[in-house]
Amino acid sequence: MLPEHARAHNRSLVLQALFHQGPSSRADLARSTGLTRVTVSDLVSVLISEGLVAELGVRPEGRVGKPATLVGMRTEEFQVVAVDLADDASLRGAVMTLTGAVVARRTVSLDGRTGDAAVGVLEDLCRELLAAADRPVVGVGIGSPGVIDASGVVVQAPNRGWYDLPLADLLAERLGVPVQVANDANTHALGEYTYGGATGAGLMVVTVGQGLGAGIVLDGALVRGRAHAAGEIGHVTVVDDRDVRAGDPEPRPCACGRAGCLETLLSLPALRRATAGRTPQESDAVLASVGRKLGVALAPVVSALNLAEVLLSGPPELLDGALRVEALATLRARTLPLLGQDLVLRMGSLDEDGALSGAAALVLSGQLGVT
Amino acid sequence: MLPEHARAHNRSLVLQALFHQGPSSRADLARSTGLTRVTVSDLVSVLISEGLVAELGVRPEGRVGKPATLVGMRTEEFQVVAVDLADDASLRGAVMTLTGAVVARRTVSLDGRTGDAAVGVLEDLCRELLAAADRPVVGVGIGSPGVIDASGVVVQAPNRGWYDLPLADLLAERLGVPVQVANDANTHALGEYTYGGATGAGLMVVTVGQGLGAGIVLDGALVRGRAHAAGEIGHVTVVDDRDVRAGDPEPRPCACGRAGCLETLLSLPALRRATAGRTPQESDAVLASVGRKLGVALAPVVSALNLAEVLLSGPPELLDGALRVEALATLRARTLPLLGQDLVLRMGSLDEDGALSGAAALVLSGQLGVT
DNA sequence: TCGATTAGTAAGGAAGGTGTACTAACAAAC
DNA sequence: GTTTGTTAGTACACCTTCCTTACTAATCGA
Repeated sequence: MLPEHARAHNRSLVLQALFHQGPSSRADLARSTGLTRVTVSDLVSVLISEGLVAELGVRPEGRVGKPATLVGMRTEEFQVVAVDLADDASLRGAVMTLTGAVVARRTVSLDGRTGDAAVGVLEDLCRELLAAADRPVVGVGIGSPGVIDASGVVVQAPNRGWYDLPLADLLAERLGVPVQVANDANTHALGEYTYGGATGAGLMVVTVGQGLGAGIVLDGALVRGRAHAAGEIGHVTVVDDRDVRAGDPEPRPCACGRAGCLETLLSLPALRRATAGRTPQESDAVLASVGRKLGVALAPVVSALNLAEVLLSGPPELLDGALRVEALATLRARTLPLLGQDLVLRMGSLDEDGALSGAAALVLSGQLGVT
Repeated sequence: MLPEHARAHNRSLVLQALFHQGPSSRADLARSTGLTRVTVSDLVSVLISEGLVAELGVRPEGRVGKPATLVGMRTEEFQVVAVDLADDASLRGAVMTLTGAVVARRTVSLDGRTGDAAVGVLEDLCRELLAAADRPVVGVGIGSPGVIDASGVVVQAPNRGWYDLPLADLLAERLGVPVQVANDANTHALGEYTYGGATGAGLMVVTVGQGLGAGIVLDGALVRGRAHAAGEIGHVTVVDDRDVRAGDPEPRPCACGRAGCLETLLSLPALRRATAGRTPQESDAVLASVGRKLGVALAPVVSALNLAEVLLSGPPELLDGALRVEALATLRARTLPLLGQDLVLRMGSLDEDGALSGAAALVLSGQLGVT
């Protein structure tokens, strides 16, 4: 650990405080970071010279003493490019401000391209978005399905035909801009933490889309796992022979080659198939049974990690009803009351752009140290 | 972050390298820590002046260049006091060297005392052990059941009658020695990581004793959880009405007030009761069924965290047979092959003194930054 | 014997943060 | 109106920490 690392850390501390608390005086920042006013002044002057921070004038409230000069992060004067690769058919991208507001959108079709051709499509989309930005771009953030390591190498993403592809380095070189890549469900969790106001003390975000994924944030940091595959809960078995004997329908075969995986019940295709043509009552019963399976599967995770919040991300009409209620009831019933009673199970705060916000959060985290 | 924090970090880096790699030259340390030889020399000279490190003479092997002077951590010249409070009837303590070798033991009976009286018994035991040490004592480490926060406050330990008790600070003041306190299952995990050679990239240690506990180490650090209750997997429900319909015996009532908790099947009393008077074949069948329940409960945790190792701690005659085999088979069958195939499920490397080693590891971690 | 290589140290410098002391600006009390 | 107390921000000297560079020491191999 070098002095410059400490410096970078303190710089992030200041930026983080400004990002989450909004405009503050240097003295406020000194109090909330634990640094001295002198050090904060120095850091702020550097940040101002870089354009990341600006003085906003004197604080209006009349308190005793010299009135404070507010400084704020210029979140609207910089932009990030965010790309969501979750969909198999098309790439969705956006230019966003640092607060996550969408400035411009682009969507391109993959037309079945994979491997290098898919990288080419992605690169073109990024170029188009970089050109669409009307402010300096801090970096490019990409949320992709698959297993991705901490340095942005796609270890495997079968649907894109990518294996051991150093996507972040490759795009950074071609685009001339910093690029961050991470698993889409993981970035989603980071997004809920950074933009959605979720706790960093024990957060799990369950993303229901074409498949089922999850991301976990503990102590403010993403959990990556031994093989960078943390969060892959879609293929936990939740229906087996014993469940059938107890009255469950036969387990459905799964794309992974097994049967009875959670993803065969809890994914958009599965939920739509299960509720299609049903009355609301019938649908609720089906959704409740899925919620129960989710609760059973999550109970050990909530217990082992003593999670504070579990968020669901996906269409509210499917998730935010009987499914969520039953999942929470099941979780409460199957965990130690101390653990379950204060647990929050709610819908994510980010809308359908959650994946993009997550990718943007990835850039904030990687380039500015702000989470 | 102050320069002195960076300094402390680098100091721990050097100690950690010496602890795990054994005697090394200053140049070796520079290479493995990433610091320069100059800085390492400086840090080593401080450590030598404190007596923690000593020069051991010239490295025997003849390589080109000036022969290296080996320096090593004086692990036998310092001791720690470790106490295990897992047992309801008595307190077990030991004086250990920094490598975890037991120098002296003491056990005292609680005789049913709780609350302040139990603290008194613990304090007396610590004094006795401190007196029994024949080398400078680095600190006192205590593994206790219950919920304990990061600063050593026992939030609740019902069996001892402790609630919001700042045990670490209290004993540190009375004994005049640094004191570290943590949950017994968590310290156990730390012990397996520090002394048992387990990975720090995703480790869970399941401790089977009077009850059932677990500790999780991710990225080299203990997971604490929102309410400091991480690892409390004993009261996850694993037998419910549906399981009964599928052929399971009726769920047993649990001390927590519910029924069908994992702890009602997987704990020493439960396992002894279930195997008492059975033939080996019958016992194995029972143990296998418990192993299956454990595997079902752990599958979501292994998947969500992408764990590398799960260790079992407890009597091998009960755990290291059908139970372990069936648990591993169940885990493999119920998780994504990518996650399950490389998963290791084995017995912990530490023997019956595992809890004490864990408490010692707590001191090493807290006082010297070595894990 | 001489060059190459490695270990370790000394000296100077750069970076980063603090402590102290100062000015500026305001509110409340007298 | 003046004084007193409080808060904000900055200037400057100092301390800590690490690095770079340059040096000595010790060994091997040609």
